[in-house]
Amino acid sequence: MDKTFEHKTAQEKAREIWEKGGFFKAHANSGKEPFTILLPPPNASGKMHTGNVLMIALEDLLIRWKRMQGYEALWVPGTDHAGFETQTTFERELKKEGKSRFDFDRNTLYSQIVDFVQQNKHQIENQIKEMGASVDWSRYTFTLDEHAVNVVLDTFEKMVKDGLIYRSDYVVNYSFKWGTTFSDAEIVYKEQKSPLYYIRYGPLTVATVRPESKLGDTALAVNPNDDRYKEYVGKDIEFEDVLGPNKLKVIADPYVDIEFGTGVLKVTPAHDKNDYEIGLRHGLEIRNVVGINGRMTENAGKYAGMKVLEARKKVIEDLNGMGLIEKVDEDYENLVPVDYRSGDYIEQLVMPNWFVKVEPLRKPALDAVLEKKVNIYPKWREITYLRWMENMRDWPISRQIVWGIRIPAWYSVEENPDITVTFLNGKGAITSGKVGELLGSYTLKEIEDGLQSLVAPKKAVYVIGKEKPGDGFLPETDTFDTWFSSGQWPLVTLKYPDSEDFKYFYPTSVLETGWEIVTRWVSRMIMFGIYLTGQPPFKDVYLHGHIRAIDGRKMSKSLGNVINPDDYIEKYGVDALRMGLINGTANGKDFNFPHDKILGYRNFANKIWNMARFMLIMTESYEEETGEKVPFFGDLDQELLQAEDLEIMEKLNGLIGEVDKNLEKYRFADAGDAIYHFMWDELASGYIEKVKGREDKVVALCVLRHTYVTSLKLLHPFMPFATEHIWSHLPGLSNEPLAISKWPGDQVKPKK
RNA sequence: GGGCUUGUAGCUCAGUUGGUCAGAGCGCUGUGUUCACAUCGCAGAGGUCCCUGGUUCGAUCCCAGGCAAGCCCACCA
Repeated sequence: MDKTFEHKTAQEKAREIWEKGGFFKAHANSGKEPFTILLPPPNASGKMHTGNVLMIALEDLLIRWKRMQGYEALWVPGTDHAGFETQTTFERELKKEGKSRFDFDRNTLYSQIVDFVQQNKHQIENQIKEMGASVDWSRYTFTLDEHAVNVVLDTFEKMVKDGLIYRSDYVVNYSFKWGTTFSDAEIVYKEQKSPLYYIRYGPLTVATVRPESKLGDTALAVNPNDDRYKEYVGKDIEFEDVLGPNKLKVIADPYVDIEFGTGVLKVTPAHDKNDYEIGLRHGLEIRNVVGINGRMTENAGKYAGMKVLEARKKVIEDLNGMGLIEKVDEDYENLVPVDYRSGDYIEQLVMPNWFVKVEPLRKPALDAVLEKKVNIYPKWREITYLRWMENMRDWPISRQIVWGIRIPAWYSVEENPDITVTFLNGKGAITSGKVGELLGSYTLKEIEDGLQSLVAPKKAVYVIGKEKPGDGFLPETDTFDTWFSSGQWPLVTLKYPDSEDFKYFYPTSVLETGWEIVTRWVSRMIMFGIYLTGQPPFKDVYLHGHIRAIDGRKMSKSLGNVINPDDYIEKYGVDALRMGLINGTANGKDFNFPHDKILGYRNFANKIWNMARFMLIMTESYEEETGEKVPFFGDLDQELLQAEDLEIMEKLNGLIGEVDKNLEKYRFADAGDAIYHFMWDELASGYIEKVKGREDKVVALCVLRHTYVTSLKLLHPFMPFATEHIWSHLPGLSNEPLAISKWPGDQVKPKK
């Protein structure tokens, strides 16, 4: 053995041992008690970040521990198509070539992204391997694999039959630049100075930063407790407006802030989320004045066709001309929604979207946690889940992007002539309009072949099916929200409904993931799991903390403080990085990237390496001198043990119990720390020093080997490479690798 | 505005039912190269456990209030 530990060699050798043996392939018929973890799928075209490293370290720790305990341990790897993110990345690539997604029809664009992902997919897969993740690659799943897509489509079809799916108007965050909607999670608010206009509505005055949206007003609202306006509530007011005489009802709603502006709010349900809510409460008309092309609609009368900002300017001009602007507050600062990546302005628009009726799904998923069928660790995170589930609203599941699973709906052209289609015609020019009218100039096949997107009216008639129902149909072009498919990840990976895997491994044991997706992902998986199988998809949920940068701030490209795990792997090794991160995350709280700890565990790897060297050197020289073998602990006459031998044995037994107990409670750092201190302080600094002076060397060497090898096993799930590599140097133990050796603590009983 | 979390040695943090609980790693100071390891050993310095009250025989740990920090959700038109 070399004098110093080489992490690169260890990683190479250990991986070789594991890959050759195929030890991580699980069997659905072994008779062993199953223990299952599903890897939260990283973005297929992405790169490993520190969060992924922590996730893999923790899950590998759990799965290796359970495997050694005698469970049928299954860890399913996979990757996610990451709809919007991937499409955005791809479009950035297109832009470099001077192209955009509008240069292609939907199918062509889709297959190009398929190629793009295929080219980039290996990176993350290799990185997962490099991490030493003991996953079962034979069950590798990509969210767009055929069987995965089929599960999702079947679920959707069932939900349609069960009346859980409907189409409705919805205020979406729409980017004209990207031509798609954004989820709330993708929006940030930017502070900016916007002039606040005080506009007269007859006897009342309203303050707004968006005068053009007044064209879509369908009421005025005041707070029910506002004494100034009591007399108007419930009455119509008539006044001169930019489009001629106008009439609006005054309603009372507690949403209205008495203090803001004049205390009177103009309600524009089509272009503001809150106004939309008010509209629902009071049954107001939704008057759409901005179209998905970013221009004013016919409802805007003489402003129709203008871009939003143009229209705003013109409306202000006209209002001024009519003397309807009371004053302008130029110093007003407000928050405007922008795309969190590009910073582009987001418009709120009402569009027909697909929805999941959440109520029937929500309650059982809430109860599952309340009734402890699903346990969330750490406990204090549970409230996030409970509160979300208590207040969950219907879930819009359609996204206006190409990259994803297409909603399997088909529209008969004959029955729905009002469908708006956008397509590339035979000459490659973008053409848009109502399909009923376009069919005069184009064949349906032309439209279908060049189809980019389609907007069906809310009341459109549709057929659900994986295959096109026949001639005369156009496909829905919206895709599912990524969470709709990843929410079925446990069903998809285990091949629901009738595979051996599903029967054996469902429900899974523990879901390990970051806390930030409790609401988006965990909640959906529980809902789908119960809906389809009657059982939640996992028993425990462990939520790890976020890793912040070394400076204590969130990692972000703009701050330039992003940590690339590869640098640490290169310098200190995978084991040190894993152990450092595990030890940083004590109880699921966020933590700063623990640079010093990683260094410390690199040293630790070297320490245990040298302990092995010492042991081997001593044993060898003893055996050469005396010509007799040092016996294994089981063969040793226990009468020969000295006080210090009994003491170290007792401490070792204590350690085993402590490790199991802490891991059982997901207290990873406590377990790791205990092993670290036992090996370094008790074994290396304590016992080994005594061995050097022992008369009965054979007894001491025997005890040393036993305690060392046992603690090596305990350490293996934490630092798999170093321990496996050292193990391979220890003669006479067993021919099997450490990874599948027997755990020192309790073994699980076989499944009946 | 609603919620969660944190405030312990120079730094990053442990401290699991209130009584050797004042700790670890790194850093720092001094020191050591005889047969595992300088990615090491030995010795050492250091803290009003955020502040103020309360409960208790006793509180870093429980309660109330305050101060400070981070994050999540909602987003005053």
